[in-house]
Amino acid sequence: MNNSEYLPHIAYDSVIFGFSGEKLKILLIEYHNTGWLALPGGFVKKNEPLDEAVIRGLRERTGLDQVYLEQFYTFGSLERVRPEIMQKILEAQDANLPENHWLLDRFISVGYYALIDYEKVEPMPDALSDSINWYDVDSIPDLLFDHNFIVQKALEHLRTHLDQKLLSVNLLPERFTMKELQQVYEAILGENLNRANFQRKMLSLGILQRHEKLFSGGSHKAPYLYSFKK
Amino acid sequence: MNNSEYLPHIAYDSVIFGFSGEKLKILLIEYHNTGWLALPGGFVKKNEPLDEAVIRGLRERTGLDQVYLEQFYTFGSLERVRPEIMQKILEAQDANLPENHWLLDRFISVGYYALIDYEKVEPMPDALSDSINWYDVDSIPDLLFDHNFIVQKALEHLRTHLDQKLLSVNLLPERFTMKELQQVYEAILGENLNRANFQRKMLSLGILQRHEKLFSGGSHKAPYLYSFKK
DNA sequence: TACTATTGTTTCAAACAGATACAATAAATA
DNA sequence: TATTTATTGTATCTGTTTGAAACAATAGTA
Repeated sequence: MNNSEYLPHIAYDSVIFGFSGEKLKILLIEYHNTGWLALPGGFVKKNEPLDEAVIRGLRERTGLDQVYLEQFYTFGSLERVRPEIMQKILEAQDANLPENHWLLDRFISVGYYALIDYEKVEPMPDALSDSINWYDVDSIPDLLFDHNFIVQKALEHLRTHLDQKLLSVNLLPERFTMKELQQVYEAILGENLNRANFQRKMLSLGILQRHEKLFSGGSHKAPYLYSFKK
Repeated sequence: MNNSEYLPHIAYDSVIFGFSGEKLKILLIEYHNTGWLALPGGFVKKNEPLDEAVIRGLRERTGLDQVYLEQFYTFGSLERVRPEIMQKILEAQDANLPENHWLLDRFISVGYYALIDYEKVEPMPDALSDSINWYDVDSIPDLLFDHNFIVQKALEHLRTHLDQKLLSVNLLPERFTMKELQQVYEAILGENLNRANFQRKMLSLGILQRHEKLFSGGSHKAPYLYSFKK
């Protein structure tokens, strides 16, 4: 990580959503030797499109390439500037990182969220962080800087755009049952939905392709599998 | 305008909407001696919140202080980097500006839109521009850089958030008729609305305060004046 | 007093949404 | 094989919202 390689004062933070089958989760990193949690983020190379930088960071952390990405807000307040915290993070690093005082500068950060298939991912920590793990969105711990606020903004955006954009596509495998689809909606919205009405609404949208039934072995009627029409 | 005073590589562009009583309009500036049109924009001081910078720019250009401002997207592609155009703009300037090659750098720009009362404003050009004028949103000429795209994105955002946020407040005088309110909606949405249904919907929201009638002299029933409840 | 243009309200039907009930069915069990 | 259970798919009933049109009120003009 070299000062001259990146645009100064500009960063991005990614809220990476995944669906465990039951709960909506996000990825958080933990900085070396501090126990401090934060959103995975990164910087933009001088000759790199902003979107590209975020995709690159996502690929490095998740190995995924084709993910749904949405920019939702840019954070530029002065309260988010906390050089003393960044200083401590750098101090807690091993010595193998160059002394980057440019990290102590003020940064304006562009917020993105990604929706990925939880199952397909083996999250990987980066040079600055010990670990990267999934956390339930309904019990996010205290995060560094303004990252709790950023998560909240991402969730709001996701919720209000849930219907318009068929975002659930990206959180489920290719084929899924109506129940699984409903669980995605419930996890994102944070509320329970009426099963019959949900099914009626989804079918009336005309976006679902019905496939064969899924026999799970349970002693009850087998659900159909669906996919999103291409 | 001094290099060291501002954050490098970071700019903002403002789409300033006004309502003429009939049409939705935006403010565009024309650069000295070029005839080139662009959105009014600016830069962020090193110790200034991003929002504050935009408010400052708006105050300088419109004299208005309390305006509705909304951040809608951040533009960070490489296509928007056009140093040769910026070079020509600077060349067309009078010599009283210092040679700012920092303006030729790549900029990531945060898009904001403002909603202001068209009547209350006497737009003022800045140091770089000859003039600043209103243009109908449904016939925006070719603009510099990616500014046509930025306007389009602003309009989309405005349209999709029109209902949720009572944005029309900011485009009308304190008191207005139901017809004027409907005209704001129609100008923003770009479509005609049914009068009776519009009135029913607005009244049912419970956000309007009804005042005295407005006698305009026309030979017909006089409309009530309304204001938004505080 | 009739006429005109515009505004406020009502009405009717169609579409939609919430809640519940009913029907179908895959497997376990008696 | 018949019965039971859990779950899924669909239908029904109700109340609400929405679109289109009609009706009623009224400020000025002829």
